[in-house]
Amino acid sequence: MLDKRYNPKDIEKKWYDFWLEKGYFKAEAKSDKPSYCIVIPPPNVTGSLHIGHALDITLQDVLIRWKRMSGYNTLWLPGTDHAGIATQNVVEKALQSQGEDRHRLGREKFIERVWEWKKLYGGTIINQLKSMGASCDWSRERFTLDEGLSKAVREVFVRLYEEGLIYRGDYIINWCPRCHTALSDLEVEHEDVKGKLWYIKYKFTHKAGYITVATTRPETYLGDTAVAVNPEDRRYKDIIGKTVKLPVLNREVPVIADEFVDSSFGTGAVKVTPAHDPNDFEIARRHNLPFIKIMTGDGKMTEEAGPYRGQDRFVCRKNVLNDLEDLGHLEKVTDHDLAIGHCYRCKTVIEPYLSKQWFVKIKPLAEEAVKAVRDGNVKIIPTGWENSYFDWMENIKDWCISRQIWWGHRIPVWYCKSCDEIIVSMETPSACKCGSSNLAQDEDVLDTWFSSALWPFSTLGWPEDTDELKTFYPTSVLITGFDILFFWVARMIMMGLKLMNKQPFDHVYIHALIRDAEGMKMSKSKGNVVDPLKMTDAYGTDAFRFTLAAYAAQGRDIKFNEKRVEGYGHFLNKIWNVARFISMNMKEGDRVLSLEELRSGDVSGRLNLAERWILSRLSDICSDVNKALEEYRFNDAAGILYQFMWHELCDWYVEMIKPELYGDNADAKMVALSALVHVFEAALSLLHPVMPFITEEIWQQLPAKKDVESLCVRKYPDADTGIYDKDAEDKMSVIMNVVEGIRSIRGELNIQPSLELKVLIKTLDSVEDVLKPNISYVMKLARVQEIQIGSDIKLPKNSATAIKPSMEIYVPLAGLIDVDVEINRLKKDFAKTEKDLVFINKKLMNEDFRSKAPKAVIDENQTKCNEYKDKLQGIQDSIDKLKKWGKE
RNA sequence: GGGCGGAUAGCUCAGUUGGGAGAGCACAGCCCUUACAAGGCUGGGGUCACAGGUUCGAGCCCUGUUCCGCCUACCA
Repeated sequence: MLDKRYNPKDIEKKWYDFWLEKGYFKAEAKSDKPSYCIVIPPPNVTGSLHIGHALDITLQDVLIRWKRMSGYNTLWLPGTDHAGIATQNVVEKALQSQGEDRHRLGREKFIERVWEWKKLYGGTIINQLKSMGASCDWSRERFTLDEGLSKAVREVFVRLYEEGLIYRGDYIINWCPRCHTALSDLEVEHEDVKGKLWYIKYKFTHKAGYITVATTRPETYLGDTAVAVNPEDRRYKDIIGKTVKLPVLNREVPVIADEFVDSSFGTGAVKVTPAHDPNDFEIARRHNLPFIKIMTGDGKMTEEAGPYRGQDRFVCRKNVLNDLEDLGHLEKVTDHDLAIGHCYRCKTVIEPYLSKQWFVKIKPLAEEAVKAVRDGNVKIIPTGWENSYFDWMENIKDWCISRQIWWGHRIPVWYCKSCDEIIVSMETPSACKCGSSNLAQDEDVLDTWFSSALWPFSTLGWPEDTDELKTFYPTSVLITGFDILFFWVARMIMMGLKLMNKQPFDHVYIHALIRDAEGMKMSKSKGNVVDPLKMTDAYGTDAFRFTLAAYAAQGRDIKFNEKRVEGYGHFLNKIWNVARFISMNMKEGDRVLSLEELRSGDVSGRLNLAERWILSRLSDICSDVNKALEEYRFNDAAGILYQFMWHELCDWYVEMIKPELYGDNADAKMVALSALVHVFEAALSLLHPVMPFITEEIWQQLPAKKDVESLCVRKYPDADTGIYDKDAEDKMSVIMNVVEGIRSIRGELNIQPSLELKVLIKTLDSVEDVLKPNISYVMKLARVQEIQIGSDIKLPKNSATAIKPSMEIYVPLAGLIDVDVEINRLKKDFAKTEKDLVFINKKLMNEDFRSKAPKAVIDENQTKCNEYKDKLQGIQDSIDKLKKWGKE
């Protein structure tokens, strides 16, 4: 017997260990079964589970468990990402608190320290995934710095280099002065700020007067090597080719003409700082201007900055402005909105910085990746994201992949110190072709996302030709948030196509971002983060998972509200209790008929309407749930199951069969119980992918015979699990109408629930034929003591009336209620129905409607119209009679 | 600057090809009916942001407006 209450804590670990022990999560490298594979978006190895992971994990686990139960050879491949900058930052901070410093430690020692850190904390997030119930194949867990994956990285680098798709050069890149590394364009977060535009006067050298330039970064004027104007700009025609003098430094720079300059902005004259601005860099290349670096990698001013050398860039700005002001070189200052780039890891203001870096020539890769989506080889769901994808891909710029940090895949390039030869190689070379062995490896490591881009095939063993690759590549679907669509998804598609000649996955399901209940982005600094572990602690993992699935409607952010988890906790309790109910009414060893027996000739005739109906409904929802999952409508799947389990199975079916269960007709009891067990087991199976723990616990405890060892590997129900039976559903809706009609009278007229009523139903013979054999349901569910049915029933004196399609239900209430109350109730219903009738009549009278609308729609409206008319007539009769009796 | 999404019951949201709007929670009334008060039954509650248009018919399609949110971008 189950405990009175469901206690998640006790059972979750038990079952997870059981599943692991049985090896259910293990994929077969070769199999006759169709394969289904998801690679996990690898969380940062130093991270801990946040609610976004929880959603991601839940959806993936739902799909994997569903497919596993549906007979697929499923592989959910887990792992973690070394997260170069983030991890290095974390370890550096830890070192700092111990009074250490990575530079003092040296590269090798430092990396050892990071590995130690990884050993200590790398398991945290993996254990948290397990606590969420994730059915990953842990025997295949990968880490981006594993030997195999590192080999893949080198292989890709060498291949792309040899094809000319990877190159090295001096360009302006995004530099984080805090992390001391280059970043790709994507790793810069732009924030809109209200800034200033400073107007600086540069004096002419050939005559009196000056030209004014406008800038948002006045300190960079120290590195100016020109002033540019648009060649068409009449104002400046005469001074093109002349020179101006930079204030303080007194350096002379030329005025040049370049199309890039927009005459309508600012003064139409632009200061050109080639080493500190990407546009200026391009201008400088066109005009052969010198590049003057005025800043170091720390964001401090260099020798070139003259009197400002050694100053921090922001201090320098202040000083420069003061000096310009004092010298009369500051013409004016205006407000100006601009977007300032920040490092996505440490939020430091990014500096455009000239340096030698490695790049991936990305256009050729992007073109193929665009094609794959356009041709439908990769399907992005919801499709709305395709636009963003195309937009980004079509305007893509070369990808800076070198990082000046230590934690990551070291770039497989060696420089010969004797002859300047560059050696790019899989293996560490021992000597240059010039004979020298004086080689030095490139100091930099690769962008973390370079290795993540290979994840779908590097984890399956590439570049080796493995069975896993043959079986599982391309993978089935990738589940992730839109925030890494470009960072990761797009790059995986490019790399997959390039190196595997096939897309890495058939589908990409992009899920929403989770916000707090007010719609604000969750962040540690705002203090509004919801800790998933607190949710699972308070309500159980299953309630939390169900909530996330129920929230996961496509194309909308999730405003997470804990109340909803609480609500679904109630749902678990409901399921728990119906399980208890079954246990109470069933003994171990009681005979339970299988579906085959239930539908076989000698039993099916003994099925009551209740059984036929619930089996039919099961059939309906089985196909609905499978379809919803097929289309990634997780919220619909959850909603359908919630509705079915609670409101159809518990509220109706269980209540309908209580007389059989409590009665002494053993055969009837067996039939009812068999259907109940069958439907309940099917419902548990359907729910299992969403709430694996409670369903397993309940199912294991059911006194019914088990067909398999675990729900985990039980066949996922399909439409065949039930018996579709339209006749039963139609008949049941008649019964429900009667019951609801009577309950409605009880409820609205405040009749004691304990009072057993007498009821009369005036109806057609055909409906009578439905009601008569099933009248016991009505009597039980509506608490009716005596019932009369017929086409010639008359409204008894002082009765309440409920009108339903083809039925008038009378409940004599002499002495129980105030006649006026009932009249008012009827009048309300009358008014409502009348409104409906007027509307529908107007429609039906419309010639255009009659001639242009489809026949089915017209018929439907006509039927409704007749129903309304009948109903009004019935209500009016009742009102008239009540009034008449009132006067007597 | 460009692009995308959202606005539906008090709250959070569903609403598949256009055929008079649904759920959960919250609220109100009645019930401790032997699975469940974390429950049962009943009920109230909506000009589907605004203005036009297409259509016999619009929450849904088209145009415009307002207000939110997001992505993206080298106007110094």
